[in-house]
Amino acid sequence: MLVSSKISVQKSTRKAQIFNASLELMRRMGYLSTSMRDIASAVKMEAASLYNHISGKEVILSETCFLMAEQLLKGLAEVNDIYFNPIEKLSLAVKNHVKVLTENTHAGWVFVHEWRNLSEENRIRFVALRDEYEKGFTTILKQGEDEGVFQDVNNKFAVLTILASLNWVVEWYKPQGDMTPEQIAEKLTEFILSGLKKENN
Amino acid sequence: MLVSSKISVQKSTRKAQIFNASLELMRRMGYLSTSMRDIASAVKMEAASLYNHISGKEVILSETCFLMAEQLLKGLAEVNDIYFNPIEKLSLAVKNHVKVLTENTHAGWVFVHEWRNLSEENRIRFVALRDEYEKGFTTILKQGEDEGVFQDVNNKFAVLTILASLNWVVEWYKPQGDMTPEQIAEKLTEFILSGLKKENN
DNA sequence: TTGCAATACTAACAAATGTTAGTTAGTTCA
DNA sequence: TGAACTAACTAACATTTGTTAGTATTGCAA
Repeated sequence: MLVSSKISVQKSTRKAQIFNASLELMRRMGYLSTSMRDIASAVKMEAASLYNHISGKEVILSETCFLMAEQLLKGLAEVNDIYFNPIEKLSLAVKNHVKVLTENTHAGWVFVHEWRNLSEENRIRFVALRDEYEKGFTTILKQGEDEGVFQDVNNKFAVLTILASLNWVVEWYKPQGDMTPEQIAEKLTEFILSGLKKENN
Repeated sequence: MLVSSKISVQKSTRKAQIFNASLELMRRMGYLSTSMRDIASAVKMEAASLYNHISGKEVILSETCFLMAEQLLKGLAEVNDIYFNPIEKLSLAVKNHVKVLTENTHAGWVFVHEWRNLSEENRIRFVALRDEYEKGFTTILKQGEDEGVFQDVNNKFAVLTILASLNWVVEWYKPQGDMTPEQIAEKLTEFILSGLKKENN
């Protein structure tokens, strides 16, 4: 296992209940449209009582975003440290990405969609992490190019396109669906590497 | 030209000014965080005066979303009607998609990101159009498979992944950037068809 | 010039929001 | 027992929000 999950393995503390309920609500209605009163009523308390457990609405968003970012970065770092073959690296990076996003589907969705609503300070920190993550992918592509395994593409363009397809997983992945995260990762890797044309192997 | 633009070729009526200012603000701050007072001050009037020109905040969002959807669908329909070769079809569908999204960058962004904030009634209508659009792409892929040009992939999966990469264009496209919409479309088509591996043609 | 339609304004509303203050009940533990 | 802590409550706050009502001004058509 590349990365350990903190969000999905929560003790059932009141704080954890609040987080879980919040993330579910935010996935359904969006961060801004989810009020503290909505959250409170989901965990059967008054809005004011939430402040005995969390310091404000934004920490739900920020803790989620930064935890996910941390997991993604950690996984990518491990991949970039350990394995040599660029194809293998890319494949493992994709697997890690899908794994992290699907481990807690609500958190994954909120992470992908709602980071824009972070306070300015947090947003700046977050974007820095995102840039770092993108750089990790760029490194893999560059290595692939240098070794003559990958086409000579516009790296920035390619990385963004790849990450776009990876992130879209949060849109339609269902734990009870007909594809496991591993299968999804495999299909995505295949798509990224070989595209649609049949002549390709 | 496959599709004519309505949003980008606006007469400078007061309503058009309001729409333009709104879309720019909404791209920067999001739909929900953009208040009528923000919009009003951007066009130098009072919030209440906006109602002489538009019936409410949501019409800005809904008109934008449905206009974009209409343009996308129209372009796709033309492609599916006229051309025969699936590869050519896909390539033209991609080109149309990128074209529509980049013609008015703010509208494109709002369309991709904010449709979730439509009223329930509009959201249902919108999702129906989106499903129809996805079906158009599925048809192309299926044809490619039947003719032995495309790999035998999970079509639903492939279409969603493809559209994800196409939509991500709104994230980073800049009219003054170093790639034209046509070049972007070309690169995307290449990526979708052939992937990253070098052995592919 | 008169009159009307278009467009702007001021004022205000009712609702919703995140959060704070102050209080109370229950539990833990010395 | 009693002190300290935890976690719930009620009440209220200051803002912000989209929108409406009513009124003034403007500019064009008759």
